[in-house]
Amino acid sequence: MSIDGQLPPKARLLRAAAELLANSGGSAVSTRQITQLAGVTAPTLYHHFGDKEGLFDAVVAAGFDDYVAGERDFAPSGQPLEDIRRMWDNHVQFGLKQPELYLVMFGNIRPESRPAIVADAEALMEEMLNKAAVSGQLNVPPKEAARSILAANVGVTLMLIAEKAPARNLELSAMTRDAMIFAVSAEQARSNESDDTGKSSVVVAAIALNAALQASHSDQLSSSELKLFLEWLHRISTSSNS
Amino acid sequence: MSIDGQLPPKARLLRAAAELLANSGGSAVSTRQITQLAGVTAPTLYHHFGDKEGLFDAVVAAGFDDYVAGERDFAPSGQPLEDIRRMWDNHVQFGLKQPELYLVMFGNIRPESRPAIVADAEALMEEMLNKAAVSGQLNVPPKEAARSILAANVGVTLMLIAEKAPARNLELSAMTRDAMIFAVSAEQARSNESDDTGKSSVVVAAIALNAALQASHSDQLSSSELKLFLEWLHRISTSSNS
DNA sequence: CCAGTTCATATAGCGTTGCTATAGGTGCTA
DNA sequence: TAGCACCTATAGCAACGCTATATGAACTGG
Repeated sequence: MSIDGQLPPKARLLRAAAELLANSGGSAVSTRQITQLAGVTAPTLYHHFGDKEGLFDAVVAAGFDDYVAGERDFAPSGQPLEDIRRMWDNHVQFGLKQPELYLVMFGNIRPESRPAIVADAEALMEEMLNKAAVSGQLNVPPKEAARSILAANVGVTLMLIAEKAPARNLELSAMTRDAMIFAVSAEQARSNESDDTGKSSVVVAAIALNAALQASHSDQLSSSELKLFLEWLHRISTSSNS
Repeated sequence: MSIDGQLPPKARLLRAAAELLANSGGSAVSTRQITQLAGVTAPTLYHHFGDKEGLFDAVVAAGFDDYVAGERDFAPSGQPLEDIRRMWDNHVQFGLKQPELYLVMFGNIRPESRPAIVADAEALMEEMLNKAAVSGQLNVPPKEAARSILAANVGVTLMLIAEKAPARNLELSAMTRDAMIFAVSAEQARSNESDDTGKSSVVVAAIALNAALQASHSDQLSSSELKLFLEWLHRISTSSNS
């Protein structure tokens, strides 16, 4: 059995690796399996991809395109926080639909080495959170919010993948998701406003202004002024609130 | 160099494996390295531990004792939710102090196979949450709460481990922790009365920030900084630019 | 139309991995 | 002292990631 379309060997290697990975059930996939299924010998693999990790990176890159497509393909609802919610669900669905690929993407953790894909996913979420920040719905700087939400999102997805399929309880995901979104949303700040000096609304406004200024370069301030202004904004918006 | 105490070979293997693992920096540790450092040959390892995974399980079991000790050793504060908070922090600290061991314990995820240690950690947290539930401080069944919190806890810890040590920001942990604990606590004073216009622009945000800053003086900026800051805010907020 | 160059694939094999079939030594009990 | 578990060592297998080297194919300049 081999993948003998008229595709070039490089594409056959990619396809073979993806297929074997998807059916590996979590156990390792050897280069010999891949090259045999692709109908190719070892040096071809290393010629095109450098090493095994390079090949898997390429598979992951293709998988990430699917991931991004899923994260973007729904129409923005006009309610950024609702979009974040769907982003979370889409992330979990992606992980459960292709667990092995997901594990290569997000489960292959090593100390002090951050996979590029995590940064990409984080940027994607930060981008979405920026919209929420601009409309004053965020309690926390988008960057920190994105990191925090993504960390919880990955944690939940990994936990679900580790469970046996019939026992996977998506309530775990929904509950954690809502907890995280509520925590970064400005709703919470409002509910706490009674016993507060009102500083939290300062923070929310500062975060919104910060996001908006960076999105559309204002010509009201010179570049040097803007730089200093943004630095102060950052100090305000990262100050503790609550 | 070898571990040549008068310890029996089994203990020497355990010690050698733990030491090599701790210094591996995330890369794989071979049985040959371990047996050589222990001053023993291969069959000895397999006689005592069955296979490599068995040896690592034994190392993990020892590490888990440390983990449990850390999770239990603080006196119960009488405020169960506060204890959960410290449990979370202790979990993160454990992960950051021994990243490689932590990765073997919690980062070695495979589809449909739940490591026993995760169940143990979950039981530990559920036990603590039970106390909160008894005193009516819980919004959610302890079991679900434990799963959810642990998932987020692991997610955050993995994310922090993946970062370069100097860049690790524990705010990420604190924020996620509080979000999760608040979400399962009964103290939620929900106010779903947010009817935001969602139309905030730079100008609107600047006006809001301006007003808020004057109402309650922020201590993030010096008075001279604040004066200039407010002047710039005025320039922005009086512009007709969106 | 051919020589030269570059790209792509194959043959064969190196060093390392986890693991084991087999045998030998050691100490206890009968 | 004989027998018997228990423990450890010698030697080596199959599979792994990877590569030095060689061969073929396709394009390019003269």
